[in-house]
Amino acid sequence: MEESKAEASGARRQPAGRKSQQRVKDILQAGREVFSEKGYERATTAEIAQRLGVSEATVFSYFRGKRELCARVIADWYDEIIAAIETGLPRDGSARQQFAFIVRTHLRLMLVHGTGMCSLVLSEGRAKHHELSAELTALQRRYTAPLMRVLSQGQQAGQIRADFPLRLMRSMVFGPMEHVLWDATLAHRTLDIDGTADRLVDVLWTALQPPAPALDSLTRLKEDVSEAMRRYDTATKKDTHR
Amino acid sequence: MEESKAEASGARRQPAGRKSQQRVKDILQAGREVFSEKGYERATTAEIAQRLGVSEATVFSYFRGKRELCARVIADWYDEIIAAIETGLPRDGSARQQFAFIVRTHLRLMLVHGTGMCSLVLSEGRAKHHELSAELTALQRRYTAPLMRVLSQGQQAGQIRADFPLRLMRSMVFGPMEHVLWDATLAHRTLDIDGTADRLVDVLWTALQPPAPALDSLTRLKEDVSEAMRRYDTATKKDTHR
Amino acid sequence: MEESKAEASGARRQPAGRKSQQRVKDILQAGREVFSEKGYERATTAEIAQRLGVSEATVFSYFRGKRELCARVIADWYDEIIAAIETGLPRDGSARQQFAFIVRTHLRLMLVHGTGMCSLVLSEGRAKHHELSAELTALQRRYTAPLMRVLSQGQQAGQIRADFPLRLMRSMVFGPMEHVLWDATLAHRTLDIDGTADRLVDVLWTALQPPAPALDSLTRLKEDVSEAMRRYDTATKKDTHR
Amino acid sequence: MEESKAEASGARRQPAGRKSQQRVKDILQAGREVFSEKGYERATTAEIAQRLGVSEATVFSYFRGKRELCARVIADWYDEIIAAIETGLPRDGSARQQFAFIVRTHLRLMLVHGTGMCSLVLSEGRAKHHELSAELTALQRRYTAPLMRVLSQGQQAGQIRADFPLRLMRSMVFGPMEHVLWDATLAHRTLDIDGTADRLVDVLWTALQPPAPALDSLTRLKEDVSEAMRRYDTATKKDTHR
DNA sequence: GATGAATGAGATTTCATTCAT
DNA sequence: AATGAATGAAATCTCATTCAT
Repeated sequence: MEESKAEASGARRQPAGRKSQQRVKDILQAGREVFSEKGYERATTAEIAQRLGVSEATVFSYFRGKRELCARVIADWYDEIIAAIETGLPRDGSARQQFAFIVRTHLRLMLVHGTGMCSLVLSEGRAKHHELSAELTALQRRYTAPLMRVLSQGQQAGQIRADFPLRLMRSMVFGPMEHVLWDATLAHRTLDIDGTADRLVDVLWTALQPPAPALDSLTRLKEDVSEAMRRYDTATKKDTHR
Repeated sequence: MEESKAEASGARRQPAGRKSQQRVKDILQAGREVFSEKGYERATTAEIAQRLGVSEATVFSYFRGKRELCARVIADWYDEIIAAIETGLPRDGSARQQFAFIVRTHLRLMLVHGTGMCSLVLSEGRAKHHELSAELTALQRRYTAPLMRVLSQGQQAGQIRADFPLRLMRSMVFGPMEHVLWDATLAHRTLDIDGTADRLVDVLWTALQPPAPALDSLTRLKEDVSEAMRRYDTATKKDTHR
Repeated sequence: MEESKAEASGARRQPAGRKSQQRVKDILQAGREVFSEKGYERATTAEIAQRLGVSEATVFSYFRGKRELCARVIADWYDEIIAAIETGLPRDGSARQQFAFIVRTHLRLMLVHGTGMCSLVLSEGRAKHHELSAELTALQRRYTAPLMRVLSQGQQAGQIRADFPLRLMRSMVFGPMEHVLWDATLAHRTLDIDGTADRLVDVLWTALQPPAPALDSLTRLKEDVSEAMRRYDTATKKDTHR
Repeated sequence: MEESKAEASGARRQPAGRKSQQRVKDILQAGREVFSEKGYERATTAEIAQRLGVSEATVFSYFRGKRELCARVIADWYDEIIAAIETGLPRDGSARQQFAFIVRTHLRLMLVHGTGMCSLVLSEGRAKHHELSAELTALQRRYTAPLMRVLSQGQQAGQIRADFPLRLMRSMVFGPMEHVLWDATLAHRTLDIDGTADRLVDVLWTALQPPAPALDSLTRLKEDVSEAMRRYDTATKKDTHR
């Protein structure tokens, strides 16, 4: 995945060698730092070069320009998150487990890279950078795809309310996460990621569920099930005693 | 309110006359437009002046610089929203009504001014503007105060779950709103404000309510069982197909 | 004429004032010098500014960029030559006189401004500068129009051979002039403009004439005419003696 | 001939091997293409190397720098034309035949290599390249030598007018050729080389011949008289119209 | 002998800001 | 009070050229 992108990039000189690939990585790393700290406009190629201890010209011989470097930085960040989600997603787990995994992973990865990347994506995504916006849109689709899938399947299984646009649900999920990160960054406070993730999952899952059915039919169900269990236990004990 | 800020601001020359006050307003208006359209960095003093049909120098005789002008623009925007909320809040209404009012008003005002102002605040708020950040923090506190009050009172009245940090609840409310706006802007689609507000209020209010304990755990039980059944069915089917 | 162009130019700030117009002229003058000495590529905005004793930024506030400045320089040069030709052309003179005027004037003006402008026009005209080439083509048409007119009329009057493409004739006229200038410049020798012009006109006019009619019919003509003259003289003398 | 130049050039490393000589040729070929397409300044060493599929560094190990490479490219071009002229010149033919050969051959060779080389020579020849200008001047002398010889011999044989500086005659010959090429290039039209050459030879040869004195003055006389008549007619007509 | 990699030295261009009038 | 004019400082980007491998 990394390699294919490296070739796709419009570096002035094709970075074939091993050393070259390392340079590309280094520059991307420095770029990610600077862009996410300063935002696209305030970031300067000079600073990116300086952090690496190379000349600006070096940066420009690996990337066509600031714009393209930033595009690659963003794309890589997306790729990482997408890969992490797609790799780790417990496909055999319950819908709730999958949902929880997505939320937790997002929150973690976003925090690892700071809110900088997040805001970078949002800010730069908004402007009309012709070359960029096409790619970004595609990435954003892949990026939210796992959540959308889980939500959609949940709807079909009746676990998630169907009287609600998916698009709005997505905002209900990503919105709070981003806001929580902003909040933490602005207030210079460290975030209890897992605790926050758990709470968010808890409350969001509840919110997304279909309106509760009547209490008594549930109670009846519970009683039926627990009676079934008890009978099963009884039977089992007998077996055990044998 | 306007006056107090005028004094606080570092206008170079005394904004005594009536005409002067109008100039200040005009510049702030033009500034708001340009800053929210372009963002802080991409906005230029030249364009702000040009939209007003005055010279750049004029802008600089009313404001110490671009930075300060932007600060005032942001502050005014906050003031307006805060005023709108505080004025219109149905203090005698139910907690849910107050909550609904806050959400709806926010969504409306944010959309009226475009997401530009919103993103401007977020982006510029993040950077370390020594002079600015103090003011901004204060504004943000006043800005979210009404919501915080409603939530807090709701908790005391038992209408809102108490096992949840207020700060997180705030993110649960503001986060989706901002995300919805971003989404609409990015996708170039017009937003059904009131419909969206209603749905958000509906689902958020439900989510923030204290769980009816019995109901909650029952629901959870039912869900677990039915998911178990489904998995069993799936497994069985696979076997059947063999 | 100068004024209309000044308005048409894309200066960043509209140069309304008198001082501004002078600056525009100054910059154009400096630009003409530098561009014609160094050619487009080797000329730098820094040098243009430096010769005027202003900062580079000043140049850029009167012209959108190097490209545009150069376009204006070229356009002005063309305008001057065109104006000089059109103003001074002896429209009531013989075809040969008009031809001579055009050649002499061109040679003079080209030399006054050095071959730099000439080569600038040729070199830069060749490349595909979208914005420029349209204008340049139009200018070049106006520039060669007087000569073409004279040649065309000469053909109709039978003074200039008609079995020869006009386009090629134009090359026959302008080609040697440019070459002579190159030659002089390269050899660092001062040119005897008027002598050269006379000689060129002489030989070119001969070359462009229709192939000579038979010698004897001309001789017969001469004899007829001279006899007519003689008769006239005789008659006149009689009158004089009265 | 090739070898003598190879030694004269400042190749960094000894171009001893056969392979090396091929490299030099390849680079010169690529250089000629790029320089003539783009001109000296806009040509880049990167592109020259790229067209050959070698690294820039390779180019620099065969030539001291861009400047020197360009000098060699120009020198080679001159050499080719000079050789073609000197080889093919019909020394036993008439003066007119020799003249025609020179014109035709020049036109052909110039067109073969595009006007690029031609303009390259002119543009770059003008600037003050200390190292280059000496060589170039010598080349230019050899380049025009055949024509000069023919003209000079023609003068002595009475076939070409002697009342005319040779230098100017040279401009009369080369000037139109270059102009015709420019014209064709600028107008993106393909040139009928042989037709144009024939016409040029025709008209130029006539022009360069010594005036048949009687014929010449007679022609002039006739012309003057007929023009006088025409003017009279015109004047009369005006009167008539009143 | 060839080259991958790096870079110094510019060039163009932008823009907030100042100041005399 | 308003502004025309000027500019310092910086940012992006280009390219010929060098050198270790």
